[in-house]
Amino acid sequence: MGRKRTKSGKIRLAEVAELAGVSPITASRFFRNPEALSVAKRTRVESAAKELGYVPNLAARALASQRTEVIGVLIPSLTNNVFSDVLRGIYDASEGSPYSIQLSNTRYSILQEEKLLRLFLAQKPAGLIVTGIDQTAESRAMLEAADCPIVQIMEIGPDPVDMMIGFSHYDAARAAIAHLFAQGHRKIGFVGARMDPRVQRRLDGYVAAMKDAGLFEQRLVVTTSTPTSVTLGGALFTDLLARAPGIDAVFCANDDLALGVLFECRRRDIAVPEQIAIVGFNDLEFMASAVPTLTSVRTNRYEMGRTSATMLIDAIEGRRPEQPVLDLGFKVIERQSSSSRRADSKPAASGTGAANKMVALPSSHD
Amino acid sequence: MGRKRTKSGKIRLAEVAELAGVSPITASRFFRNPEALSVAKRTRVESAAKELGYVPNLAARALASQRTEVIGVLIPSLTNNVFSDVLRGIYDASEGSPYSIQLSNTRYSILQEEKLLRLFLAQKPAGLIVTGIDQTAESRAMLEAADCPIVQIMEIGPDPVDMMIGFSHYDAARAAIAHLFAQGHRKIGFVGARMDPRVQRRLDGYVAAMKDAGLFEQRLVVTTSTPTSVTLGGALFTDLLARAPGIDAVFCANDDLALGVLFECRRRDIAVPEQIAIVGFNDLEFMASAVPTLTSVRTNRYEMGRTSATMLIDAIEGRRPEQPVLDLGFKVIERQSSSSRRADSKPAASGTGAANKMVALPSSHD
DNA sequence: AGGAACGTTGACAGCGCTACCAGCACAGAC
DNA sequence: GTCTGTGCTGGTAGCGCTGTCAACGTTCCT
Repeated sequence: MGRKRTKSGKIRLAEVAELAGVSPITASRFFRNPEALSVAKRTRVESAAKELGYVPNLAARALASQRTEVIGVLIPSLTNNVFSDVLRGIYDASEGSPYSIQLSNTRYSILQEEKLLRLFLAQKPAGLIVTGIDQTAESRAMLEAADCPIVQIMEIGPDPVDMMIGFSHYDAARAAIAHLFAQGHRKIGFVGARMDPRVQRRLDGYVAAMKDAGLFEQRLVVTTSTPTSVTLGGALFTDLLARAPGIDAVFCANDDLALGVLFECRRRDIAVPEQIAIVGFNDLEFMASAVPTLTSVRTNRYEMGRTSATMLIDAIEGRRPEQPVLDLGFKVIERQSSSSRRADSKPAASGTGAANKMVALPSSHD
Repeated sequence: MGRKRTKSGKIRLAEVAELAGVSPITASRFFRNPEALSVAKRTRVESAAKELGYVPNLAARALASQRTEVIGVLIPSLTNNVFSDVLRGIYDASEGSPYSIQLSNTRYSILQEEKLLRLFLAQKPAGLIVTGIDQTAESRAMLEAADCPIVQIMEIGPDPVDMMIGFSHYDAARAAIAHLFAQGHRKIGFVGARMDPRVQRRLDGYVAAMKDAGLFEQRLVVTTSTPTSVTLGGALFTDLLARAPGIDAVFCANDDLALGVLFECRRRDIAVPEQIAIVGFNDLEFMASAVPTLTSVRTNRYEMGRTSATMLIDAIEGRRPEQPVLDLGFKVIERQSSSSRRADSKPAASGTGAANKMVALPSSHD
């Protein structure tokens, strides 16, 4: 045996075919579409492959077939907890499929995104997952010309390139503010960092809600383009207090900021929620554990990642979804930090697609 | 022009060569080793490539050259903040290099790791980054037989497969306990979750330090194999209080647990640090922002990722490091939660390799 | 002047796999 | 009995690139 192994000592398809007593092409078919073989040959090839420990050479396959089994994923950040949940969903969904994930970080730059897109597309990926709906015109054109399925994640918009899965950050922010209104709060500040397009839309939702109630004032809004952090939450809140001393609530564009605000309140002996209510965004795990527990807008990040990869793989394999745009909704999780009744964890408003699409976050975070 | 483009409309190397008036092999060399060409041909090929917008076909290259430009990365978790920092470092270091990162999640299972390793190795990666030093015998054998550079990250041990970069979790835990001793604490509890090998070694360090001082008691240790979380920190601390009511300090195996303990203290009106001191591990960003600020053991996660990828790429390209094992050290960051003097943020003990190797964490977390 | 040494270039032959098409056997329709 | 269709199988011919080695021209030495 092994008389004509490749130099690297690897077993090739030809060896498997020889052992199984079939032609190489038949063996090849076994790995791509076993049903096309007669049962007899199928079992022969199967056992031959197992006996030799055959592993297909993906480079050769890609070259010959003119396509790859790579799913490209473009996300703006690796640090942000939000994306690590999404990623976990994507990786989980890709497991057991032949597709492998190729991840790249756009660092919140749509120019960087365009560059990476060009790179990805040149390698003919099987599918693509991109973040958000704010691509450059050039990127947009490339995406539309790409001959592979594409999913846009994190938010939904009117004009999907192909498929889209997310929720309305605008509506979610409005729901958070509506919740605060319902609790009797009127002077509600906004604290935001990074100000990427999705945070911007949360701000837009906040502004609209406040304007509708005739309560909007520019000085209630404090933002920065700096990356978010807990410490930054405290600093922005300090700014906000200086600009608008009379506020009775703060809506934070994410949970890290909210935790920073909570700590800053503690430092200043401001009672939460009696003097100032706090609402965060994303509902990270620690929000339910803080003292007081912190209200937040729950978003289905893991589910978003998982579903996007599942939809993408289905589309790659020809099973197009009946609905290309999926709204995963959100849910305002009311906790002590914004409850005038000091009740713990009672659900309030839910987002559009939410009511029945709402799924539990996975209990095991590994 | 374009009279013999490939069906897919892609530009091939041959077209570039033709336009430049050189042979394909010369054009090929331009992309791999430009110095080998005369300046005249170099510029000719360069402008031809640019004019045609040529992008090399990686599958063909991989097939012909019998190697890939893929760096495999095996980490146990995508959720854990610790790994997202490491990953960011790895991705940052790989940027601008021809190597692309192929990430896989072992889910803290060494059997899963073995399976993934087999998969990776079959594709002949350019290099490999694996987490920790606790591989199965089979994995170990595969790693040793692999003909590519390998870096083990997160910790250091006596017997590297190839290169190794990390720090001693055992020493770091001992340093944390020494710090608590110095502050006058004696009855120090240990709270740990997940209990992966690195957490286990932190526990070992704690036990050794306590035994050396004649203070060890089994009931001071509360652990679980459950994945870590802030909420879990509170729950484990509650257990600890029930088992050992008289404790005056808690060493937490990570910062999430420490935050949970802090919140639980708040809930129970236990004064920190007056009644109970708290020390965490990793020094995540929020530790400096909590009230009171939380002492932690700083570890150089981003640096670890970045350096490991840099070392790996250097090794791939034939530049072997003079020292294959790199101890990145640690540093106990003393803050209010463990300071009898209630001082803020004064450095205490540093780990072995730390003193001069210590580098600042990147200020911009994006 | 001859030749060695060097730097540069190109021809050839695959890398391992799959697309394409042809061929064969057999079943059912007429 | 012929024809068409279906299911399975195999041969041929690349996919686009690079390893190897030989050949070329030039320079520098003896």
